[in-house]
Amino acid sequence: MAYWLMKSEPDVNSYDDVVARGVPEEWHSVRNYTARNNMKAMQLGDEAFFYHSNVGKEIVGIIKVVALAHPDSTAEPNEKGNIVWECVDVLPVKKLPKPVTLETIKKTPELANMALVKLSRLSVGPVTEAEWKLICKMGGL
DNA sequence: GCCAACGTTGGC
DNA sequence: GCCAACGTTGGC
Repeated sequence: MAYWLMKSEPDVNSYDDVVARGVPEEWHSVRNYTARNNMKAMQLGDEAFFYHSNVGKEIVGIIKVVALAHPDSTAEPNEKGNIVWECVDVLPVKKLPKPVTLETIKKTPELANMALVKLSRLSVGPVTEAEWKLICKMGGL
């Protein structure tokens, strides 16, 4: 069981949008190899924080992996006819009663080294168990 | 295989 | 809107 953090721009796809649809959805359109590799490493039942980038800049909820990495339906095949971009499918688990902002994370010594902070451009990154538990607690769970 | 130029992400 | 950080591309 591993923990992750996945970013989405709320203008495009917010946590509430995902909850409202209520069905598993592809985490598509990731076009970065590191982020893709992280998704390929995900196992069924792994959980991830849902982070709102640009607008909000906070962790707002938890989602879980319900389908292993598979070809991204929005990706075009390359010149060899291969689709190199993959994604997992996710479902919402629960909303954080109190969103945890990036500002708070940066101010919390135990969280200041998170991939979210250190690799700010990475849209799908790992979260350690200690980080996970602390953020859940800070989020009111 | 190196590296400069360019593009993109995302915080500020 | 700017810029830092990083990824990608392409010339050599």
